[in-house]
Amino acid sequence: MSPRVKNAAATREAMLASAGRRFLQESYENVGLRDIAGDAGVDVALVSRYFGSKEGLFREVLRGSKGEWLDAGVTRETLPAWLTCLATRVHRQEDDRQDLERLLLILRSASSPKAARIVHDSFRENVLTPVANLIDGEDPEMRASLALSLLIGSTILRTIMEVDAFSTCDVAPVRERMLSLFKSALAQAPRGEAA
Amino acid sequence: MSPRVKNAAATREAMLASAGRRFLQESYENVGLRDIAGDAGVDVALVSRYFGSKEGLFREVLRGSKGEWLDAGVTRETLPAWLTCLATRVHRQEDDRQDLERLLLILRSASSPKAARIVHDSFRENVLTPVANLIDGEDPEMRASLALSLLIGSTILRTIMEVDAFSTCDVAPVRERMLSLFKSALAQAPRGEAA
DNA sequence: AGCTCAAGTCAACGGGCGTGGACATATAAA
DNA sequence: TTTATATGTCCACGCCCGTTGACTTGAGCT
Repeated sequence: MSPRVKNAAATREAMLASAGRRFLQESYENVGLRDIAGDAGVDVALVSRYFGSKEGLFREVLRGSKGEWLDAGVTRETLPAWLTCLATRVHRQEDDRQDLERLLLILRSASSPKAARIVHDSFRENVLTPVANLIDGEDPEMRASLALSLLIGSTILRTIMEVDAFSTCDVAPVRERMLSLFKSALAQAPRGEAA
Repeated sequence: MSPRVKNAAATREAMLASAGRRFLQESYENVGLRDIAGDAGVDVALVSRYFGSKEGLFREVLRGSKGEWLDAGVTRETLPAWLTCLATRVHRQEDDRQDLERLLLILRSASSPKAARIVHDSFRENVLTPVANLIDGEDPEMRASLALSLLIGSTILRTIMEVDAFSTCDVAPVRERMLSLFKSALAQAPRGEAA
């Protein structure tokens, strides 16, 4: 019945897009190739043809928005504010920015055996290392991990655990506390009181 | 072939135990009832018989170690140190204490649709609310969420993402920074400098 | 126009899953 | 010893999954 127009590149993009949307809302295991193909208006078999396997498709999705993290002119000084912005943003499926989507994509499938290696690598390469490279001083990876722990935790709490104790009260004080926490997490001195 | 001795209570406990072990290492979706039953040396069908369904079994596992969180004489004053201890403990599958196991159990299956509601409820009831009740002042749930974000994030980073930047350098400074972060996350004043 | 090959569809496979009903057996009562 | 019931096993069903190979059809070239 009415086979779609034949455009390999467009079809590939469509599948990549629908896959991204699906993987953003459910974990690797819980997304079926038939769902993805259905969203793209394409047959399932094309996944194997274009991406080799489900893992290949997932890997490609993660590589897709590569390098968009931290590239938007974030400096060592604006990093805490930027992290605070990410951690406290209200995200209704629509107005998400790429940065949050990327992180959520990674977190959603973090504990899926088949996707584990891909997720780990993508996290190190696209999230942890960029942040660690941005800050300087000693133990940059440790301080980056500290700050990212807070970001990851709050993201999980709000989106996955559906606990939004941050939205029930005023946003301003929450943002203030967050900012303070990120600053001291990233600071060099143990009890740093930056800015 | 050689049917096991008949002891309903013991069998139930055995299944509960092996289920707990499995769910601790893989997410809800990735653990099969046949694995659990196999570990317990029992047939799969007994899961349905004793727990009704896989969801029922999972729910029972989460209810199992109920109330062990925070009950070990943790007070408002010792809370930050306790959280620091949890967040920086080296956990080799063996020496895990119940508290960490419980949290990890929840986090592992956090993004499994079938287990979502169970996980959310268990988290609120057994983790968030106890902490919020322990601290006092205004917006206790918000401050508890802040601190738990850090704990959750660091736990995920270390166990699921397999990023242990905390272990590569000296433990002491990490613990010091953690303690400081937990304190100011739980403090009443935005820039609290407790103790 | 006719030809050709990429692009897309279709049907089926092998496998794992959770679940339920029919059957076997050890234990405890009579 | 016989009987009854809780306890455990076996088997198969139905479903969904990722993957594959054979087939069909569109687009582009000559």
